[in-house]
Amino acid sequence: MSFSSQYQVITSPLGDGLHKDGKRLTPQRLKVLNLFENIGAGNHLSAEEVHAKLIKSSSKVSLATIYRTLRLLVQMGLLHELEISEGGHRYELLSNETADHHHLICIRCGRTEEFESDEVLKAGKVAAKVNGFTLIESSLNVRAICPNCI
Amino acid sequence: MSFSSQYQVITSPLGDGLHKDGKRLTPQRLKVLNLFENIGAGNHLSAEEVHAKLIKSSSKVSLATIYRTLRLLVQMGLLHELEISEGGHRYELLSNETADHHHLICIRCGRTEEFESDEVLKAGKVAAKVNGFTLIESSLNVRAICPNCI
DNA sequence: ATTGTTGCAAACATTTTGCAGGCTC
DNA sequence: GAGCCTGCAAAATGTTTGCAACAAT
Repeated sequence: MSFSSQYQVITSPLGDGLHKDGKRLTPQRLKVLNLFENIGAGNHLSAEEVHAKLIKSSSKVSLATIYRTLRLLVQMGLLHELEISEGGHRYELLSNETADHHHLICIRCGRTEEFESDEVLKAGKVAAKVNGFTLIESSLNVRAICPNCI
Repeated sequence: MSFSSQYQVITSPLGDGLHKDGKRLTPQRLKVLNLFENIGAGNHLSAEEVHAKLIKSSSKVSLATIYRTLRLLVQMGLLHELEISEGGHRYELLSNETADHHHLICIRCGRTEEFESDEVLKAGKVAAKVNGFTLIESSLNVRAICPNCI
């Protein structure tokens, strides 16, 4: 019986962040975060995929809890949500004017500001060319917190 | 009775694009596209909002048709969909490494390539600062057509 | 002991689809 | 006239919520 296994450290970035807010560190929350840490940064999963992977590793976490946990982890700044708008998709006219117009989005209240940037347009062109893609349009989404929500 | 009103031009970018594919120019498709042209480039609407606006202007178009039309117009390259993934949101770990990683997305097959860019990161920082936002992360989505789908 | 969290199932929201009738070419 | 398109309603998919039991602090 090893000493270190009995007296392991019980603090963690997740635990600290939660406790600060009166929230609790649960096995489910740890499992979800661990999953993302194991697949590595840069890989993205949907709620359904998180659920499936946890089931496969014989960790039963309900889908509802996964939705709640993902939202929490995003609010804590540990995960990043790859979407712009809250409810459903949004569409806009594609024109020369919009070909380089970008969004600054508040992750708390959803407030959105738009801006332009030639550098970004150029970066998109280069990326498309390098990969053999035919460029249509590029849009930068900057995730931030607006003055009102700090 | 004026001459020009009787003999007006019946071609349009929409009509031409459709006919090339054996598809048809219908009042519904025109109404949806006109709506986006009227609100101007840069404004974005959800399917539901398109529906509501058309109803309000006493043009009855069913919601199902709007969904079908939006998909069509995106495939034709006339509209732009402000989302990355098809079904639902996706999440990924937020780390220093991912703070500047971008997506090159094929609008036909969904294939996604990732890349990095310092210029983009810089542009995001500037935009956040100018608007008084606190930057969290920026991600560029480049919409394009991959070699396999041309 | 207190209070936040989970799981379940039902509710809700969004998007897709089968089919009969209607319209464009 | 042939075949694409629409509207309707139902189904499929994705997400949220109320509530009782449970668990972290």
